[in-house]
Amino acid sequence: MENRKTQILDLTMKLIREKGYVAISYDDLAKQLGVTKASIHYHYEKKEDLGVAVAERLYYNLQNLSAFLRESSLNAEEKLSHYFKRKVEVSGTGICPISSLQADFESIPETLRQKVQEVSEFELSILEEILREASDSGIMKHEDVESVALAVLSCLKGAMQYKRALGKDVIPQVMHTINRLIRS
Amino acid sequence: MENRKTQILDLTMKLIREKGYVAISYDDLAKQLGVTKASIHYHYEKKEDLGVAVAERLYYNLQNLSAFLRESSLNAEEKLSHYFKRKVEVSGTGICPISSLQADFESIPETLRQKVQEVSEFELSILEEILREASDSGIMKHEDVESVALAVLSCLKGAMQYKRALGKDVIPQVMHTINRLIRS
DNA sequence: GTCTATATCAAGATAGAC
DNA sequence: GTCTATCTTGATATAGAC
Repeated sequence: MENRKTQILDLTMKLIREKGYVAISYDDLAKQLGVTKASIHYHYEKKEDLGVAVAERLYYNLQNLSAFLRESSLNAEEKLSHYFKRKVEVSGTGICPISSLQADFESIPETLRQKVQEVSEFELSILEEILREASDSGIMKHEDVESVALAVLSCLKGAMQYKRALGKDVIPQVMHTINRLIRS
Repeated sequence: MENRKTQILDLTMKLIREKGYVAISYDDLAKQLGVTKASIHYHYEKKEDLGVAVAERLYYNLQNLSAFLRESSLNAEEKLSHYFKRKVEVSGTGICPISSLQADFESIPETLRQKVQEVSEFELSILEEILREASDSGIMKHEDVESVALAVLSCLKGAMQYKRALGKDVIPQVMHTINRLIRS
């Protein structure tokens, strides 16, 4: 069943956002899906394979986002708000899946580390492209697009971790500050 | 030996910054310290106790920072740069210990979660106090001290995660952007 | 493709000798 | 306060039946 494989990946994505790669076990997955561990090993022989599949799915999702933005007729302002909306939605009740993997960076297999780096860079580059457009159209005053992209994404991801630890939805406040930053 | 207990805590602090709470094992600690697991269990019966001790140490360090700043004759500008310098130094080659625990939030024991929340709030409150002073002395234009503190710390912590995942020291860039944010 | 069963290993934890 | 030894549990992983 190709669907089961997708189901496993979906659940893993969710658990990455909630608990992190290291804390996930095949037993977790099996119980929550109502199958056996062996069945999951059939689809993803090693945990590392599952981790890599997660990273590849994240990359794929970013490709879709990138293509959507490029083909859209949205202006820079609208692209920015679409981008941020997506980032917040994707994390759901947990944290950003990419920063979850970043936080576990020293504890994940080397192949996965590579993928996490690539995904991190790609996500940044998409924001940089929007910011460049925003800069051209005068929405953004500052010229150092790379630094602003880095600061903005760091900020948003950090805020998601705070949201959970403080038990308080700090995202609106922080998004407001981010918007000020971009426009200053 | 009271010293051994401190040694264990020191090493755990380091490993929290590098690998995270979940990924740390008593075997890790024992091997790196050249003692047995049983010996570590003597000082910290359960892993949870060790985690709580880490959080309490973090809280204690923040109390020292807070007291130092309050008793110092530094101006707001100097306090800010002292505060940031400390945050960056403390993380060493890893990430911020507080955000490491935040990232593992769903996987840590309830008692530790409580402590992590308290430490997170305390760290924020120290920055808020400095920002209030900066606001009073006209260094900082914006009035929403709470939101700026949240955004700034989120940003700095997020950046440390990026630093490791990108294999690139993005801290100077991000600090520059943070400074712009505060002064805008 | 999923199951039962099992191997293997590491983890957290405890008992009791020194 | 540290050790050896052991327990228990949970984790990753594999073999082979259905």
